[in-house]
Amino acid sequence: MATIKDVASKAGVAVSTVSRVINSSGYVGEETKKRVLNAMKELRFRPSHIARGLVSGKTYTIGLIIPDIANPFFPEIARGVEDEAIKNNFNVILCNSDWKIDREKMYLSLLLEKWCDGVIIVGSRSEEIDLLRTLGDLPFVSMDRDISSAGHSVWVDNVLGGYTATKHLYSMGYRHVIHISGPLNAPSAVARRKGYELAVKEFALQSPVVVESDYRKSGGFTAVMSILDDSSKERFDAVFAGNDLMAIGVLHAANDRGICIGEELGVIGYDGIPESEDTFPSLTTMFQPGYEMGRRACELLLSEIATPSSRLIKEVFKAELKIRKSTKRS
Amino acid sequence: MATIKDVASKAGVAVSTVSRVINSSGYVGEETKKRVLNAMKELRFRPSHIARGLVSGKTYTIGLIIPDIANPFFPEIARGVEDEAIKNNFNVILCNSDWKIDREKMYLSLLLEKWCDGVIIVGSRSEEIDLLRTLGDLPFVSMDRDISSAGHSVWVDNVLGGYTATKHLYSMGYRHVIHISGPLNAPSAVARRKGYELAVKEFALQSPVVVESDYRKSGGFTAVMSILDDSSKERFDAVFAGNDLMAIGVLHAANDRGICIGEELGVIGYDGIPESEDTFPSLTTMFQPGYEMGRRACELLLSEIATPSSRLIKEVFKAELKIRKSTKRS
DNA sequence: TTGTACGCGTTATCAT
DNA sequence: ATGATAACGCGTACAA
Repeated sequence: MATIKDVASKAGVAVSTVSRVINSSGYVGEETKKRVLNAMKELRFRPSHIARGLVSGKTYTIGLIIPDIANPFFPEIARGVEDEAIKNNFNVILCNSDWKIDREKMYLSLLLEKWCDGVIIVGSRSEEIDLLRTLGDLPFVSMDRDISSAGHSVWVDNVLGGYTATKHLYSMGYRHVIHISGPLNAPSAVARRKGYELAVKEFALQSPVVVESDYRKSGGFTAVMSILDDSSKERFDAVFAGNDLMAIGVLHAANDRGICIGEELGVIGYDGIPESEDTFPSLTTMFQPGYEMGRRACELLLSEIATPSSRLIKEVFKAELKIRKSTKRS
Repeated sequence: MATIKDVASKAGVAVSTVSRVINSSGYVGEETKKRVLNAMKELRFRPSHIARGLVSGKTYTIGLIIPDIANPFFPEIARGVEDEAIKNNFNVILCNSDWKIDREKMYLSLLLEKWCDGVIIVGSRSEEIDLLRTLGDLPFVSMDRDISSAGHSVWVDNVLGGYTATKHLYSMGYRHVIHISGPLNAPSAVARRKGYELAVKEFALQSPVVVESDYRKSGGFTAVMSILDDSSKERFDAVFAGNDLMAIGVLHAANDRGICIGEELGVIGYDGIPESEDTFPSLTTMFQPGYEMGRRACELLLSEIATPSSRLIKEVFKAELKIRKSTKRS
């Protein structure tokens, strides 16, 4: 790789002159400029961001720590983040934490050592205090988590979402709504459950029935199956699943048992992953605008990087009810 | 951020001693070592990968250029790449090219300037010669593309896959198989079509019928609809879609028209995205082991980075036929 | 066993 | 308008 020095000697000027040409800072004579530009072309010169970074302390790189890019809700977020980043000449380092606290920490260390300019953390389950300790004063934005005492945050109102989902089921005529929740160490799962409970108290005489699961298809499947098989459990005619993946598991279970979804059993999910349109029957869900959330989170992060501010922004999105066939009685 | 200098003065030693402790290279007295370690803790010292990189020329970062992380086949690959990378202390920079040649080029430039140690390029549509020109001697692995005169490559045998898919349809009793292909500037689409044509020639009297589309749900949908509406077109009783997304579009179209999939119309897709299990009816497809392919591509890249070799490895995976309900007559 | 000094590629400050 | 040089944080010969 050709360096600025090579360019300088080839053009017969000093490195500082070349630097001025590259950054178009300071005075450079027309003639000299041409010579330098030519030398750059011929040597296929590329300025080193590494050396630049060492001087400036900026790397134009941010970290994105998400639980699992292979989990269908996250690619949308990642895409939103990356689009906004590249628009501003930033790159994104992808980190999959698997919801593991120590993996999060490990990635944070690496990102810190690589002097990345900021981090977006999605769905962290770490203690906030621990996060802040290792982050130091690195700009960051947290997503999918309702609280944050430092750094901006972007989330959807999951209590409202859970409430809306449950309310929708009652409004469609279902009377015994159970909830299959995500793992209750996930803030989002806790919030959605809370929304569910609120709605149950408001609209029904039943008491809340919550089964904790794992946000996965298989989890939704077995959760429903076990309730179906346990005759001691109450009857139910609708389920609010904590996310779409589990809802799809529920769909499978019901199909296997010959239960007619919609008619006999109402099912609503959460997330609005693309797949929810293509299930049988199509899945009613609470759509989260993942792309836009990711984009916005990145926007906030970049503005924080550009000009640190003391004001904390908490951006709250609303999940949007998408009514489809899994909650319709024909 | 504390530097190696700060640690040195705090511990009352020279920077080189600290450096030796960090890298456990060279001799360091037990007592000194302890003092240095303590100083590091107290100062929360983190070695700068940037400075290291400038010296060593290595950044422990690779680039992953894929068309679109939000497209359901790619997250699996990305996850495989990232898992293998982090296992070796490498980070992955995520780049979405949208199949655009100039975006690929732009990302390559950035990655080059950031001195990343290597690149994995998935589904590139650039001219090979152009790629090689801008890549220079940067180690790289190309995926999902059948040829490569420099750098390793990982792909699935799409001709075989297309052949197998088509053959399966005939073996299930369908007689008029049409093909909805991906965009024919995509090498994968061309190869799959070729496999289709081979099978048609071998197993049927009909001539091949190919409709070019765009690898998207809506593309599959409209492609089928237009054929259905065009009475001049031949009749068909099965379709091999170039990927699962388009196959899902076909499913929707057939459902809309009241065509019984499986019975009246056989449908097979390609990719084996998670969603293909949950459609109605479940989608027969050619499964590509995305995770494993990504993992392997990264493995190849890292070994190339560690010890450059002249030997070019071409790793060919096979797509696996997953028989489900969309190709079954009951 | 430990310290000194140079170099990595670049920017920025100061002279010229 | 241009050139010389220190500095960024670290690794590494080489000297002590």
